[in-house]
Amino acid sequence: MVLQKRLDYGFNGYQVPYTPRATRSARKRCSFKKRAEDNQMCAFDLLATVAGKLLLEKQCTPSSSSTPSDEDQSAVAKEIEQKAMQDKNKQLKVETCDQGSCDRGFFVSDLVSQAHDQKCSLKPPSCQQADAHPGFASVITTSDCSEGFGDQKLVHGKPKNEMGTLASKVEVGPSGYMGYGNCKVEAETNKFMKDESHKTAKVQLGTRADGCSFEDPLVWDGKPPAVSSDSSAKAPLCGDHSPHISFPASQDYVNVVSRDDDENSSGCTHPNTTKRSFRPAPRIGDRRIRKILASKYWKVAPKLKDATLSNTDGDLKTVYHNRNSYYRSIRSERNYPIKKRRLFNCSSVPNYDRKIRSEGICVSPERCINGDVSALCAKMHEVTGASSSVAGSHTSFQSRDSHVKLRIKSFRVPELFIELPETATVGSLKRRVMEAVNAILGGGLRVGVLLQGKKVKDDNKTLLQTGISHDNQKDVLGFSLEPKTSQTPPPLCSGDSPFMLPSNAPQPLARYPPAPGVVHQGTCDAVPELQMANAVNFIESDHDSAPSPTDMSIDKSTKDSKALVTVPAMSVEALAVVPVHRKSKRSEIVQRRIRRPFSVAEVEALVQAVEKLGTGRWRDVKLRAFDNAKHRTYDKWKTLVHTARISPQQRRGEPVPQELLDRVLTAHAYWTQQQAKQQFKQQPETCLLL
DNA sequence: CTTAGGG
DNA sequence: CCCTAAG
Repeated sequence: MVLQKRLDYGFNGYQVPYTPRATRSARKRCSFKKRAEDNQMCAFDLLATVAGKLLLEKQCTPSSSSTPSDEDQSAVAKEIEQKAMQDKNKQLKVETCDQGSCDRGFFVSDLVSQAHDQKCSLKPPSCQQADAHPGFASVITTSDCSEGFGDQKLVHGKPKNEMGTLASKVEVGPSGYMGYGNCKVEAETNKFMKDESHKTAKVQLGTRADGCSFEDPLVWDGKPPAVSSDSSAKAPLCGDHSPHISFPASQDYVNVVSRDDDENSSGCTHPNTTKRSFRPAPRIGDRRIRKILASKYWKVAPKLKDATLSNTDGDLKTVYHNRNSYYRSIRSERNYPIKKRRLFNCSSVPNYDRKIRSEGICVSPERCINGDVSALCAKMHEVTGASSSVAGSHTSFQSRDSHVKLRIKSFRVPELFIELPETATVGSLKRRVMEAVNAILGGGLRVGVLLQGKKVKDDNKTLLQTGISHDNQKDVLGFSLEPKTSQTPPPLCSGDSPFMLPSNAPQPLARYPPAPGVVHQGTCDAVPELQMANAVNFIESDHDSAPSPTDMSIDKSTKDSKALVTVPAMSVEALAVVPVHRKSKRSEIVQRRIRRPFSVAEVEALVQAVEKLGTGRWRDVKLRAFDNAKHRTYDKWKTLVHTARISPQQRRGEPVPQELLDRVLTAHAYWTQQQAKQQFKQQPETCLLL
């Protein structure tokens, strides 16, 4: 399995390898967008980068990197420098932080370099004003909040510089939003910081706190005081509100990221955390932030510019105002989405990830564009793969405006059948399970997207085109883990994944449901139940559609495969299908029929039945092959015959093993011949009779 | 209602 | 998968 370190963002709950895409707005605004893309930074990285840049730029960059070409910039740089001078300590800290905290120390340097580059590439300051960004915040904060800083200093007991650093960090991270918040909230914020820089982070971030220790206060979101208080109070609870995005300074970033990873790996999420995280996000996320997130951070550079520019003058005021307005707007926005968010939150996605994800993806729904959506799709796929190790999955789907929010709570581990002698040791059992799991995961998994039970096979379709962009999809969207390899152990079923049903196991072998716990750990409060329910529902819904596993098991081959460690069997296909909500049932009813693709196992059964019974007795064939499946018709046979006749390249959908197709042709030819013979016989008879 | 065939 | 026709 490959866990990606940066999960960055995810959709609701996944770790997704970041694929940089810029929102339209981003593109428009930023000329360097391309650059950003090239860099392909993850959201976190971007954020961090931005923050780093801001900091760096303020202090260092100006002189070193400033792109001389623009006078304005140089002027800005001067200002920045001045500021930097004022906050020498800040600079120091920043650097220190970077180094100390982390892995990403290099990151900083990268950022810097990037920043420089960006600067170079940056357009004249004027362009970015509107968007002005994080840099602004920092700037603003600095100037406006000088007092506040002082307080902070006192509080912390650390030198001003440090405080300043923090502040700056905060500001930066939030994309400036923080700065705003700081100004207002300074006192409160300071308190938090004083008491526990880390804790503060918690309070603000909430989410973070749970999963991880925040080493750096940086993360703090620039909440307005009121908010902060709320968050603190609510912190423990799941935050249903807006995501809190904290932009950490680079360090925080790192931490966060790692956490995500951890969480992901563990598969657990702390609801509380998540919620919190959400809240903050909005605040923090100014438009700018959102943009950043949405754009995936490319815009950072512009921000820097903006920041610089803003710094220059009275711009600060303007900026400040803008922020306020931003803030308000944000707030209002928040309210609107709360429901959705709640849903979102409810989902079991790992909190931490959520934050980030939410940030990355959702933060700026507005900004998200179709393009992003498609990106999301891609991400989703990727994500699934990443999280495949975990078992059952649940997805909550949300869409707002043009974005699609997805959260996969977890993937369910496919059932594993393991047989061990009673005398086997627990250790051997563990190893066995491990082997089985590794076999499944190691084989390579691919993610299947199910919409209303239908597999979405065209990867090139956009979410919008697929119909995933609507809220109503929420209940119908599912993900499945499937073996990449077309290896199809004969009978075990797939797509419909009858395996999921516990009741199905007719097999004598002892079953060791692989760490069932894995699946749900992360869920939020209610979530776990939901998941379970979902799973159940899913199964149920599937049940009618899916061939009864029992039948499947009847097959010799099936048994055999199961007899083994059965890993392969498991891998056969959809390890786990995702969830259909209860509503899905309704929707099913409402929506007519849902497509129920034949699994390889079903095909196998069908072929076997036809081989034995022939093509003229569909009823018997169906009963034999699909047992309870009312919906299964001989249509599949027609399709199979057709499929077998066409070239593999022309085939679509779930790949059917060539071996089966060969059998299909053989059986079809045979029975066709038989029918012909019968007719031939009959005719003569009739003739004779006549 | 079951088969078949076409769309 | 839907619709329809033939048995």
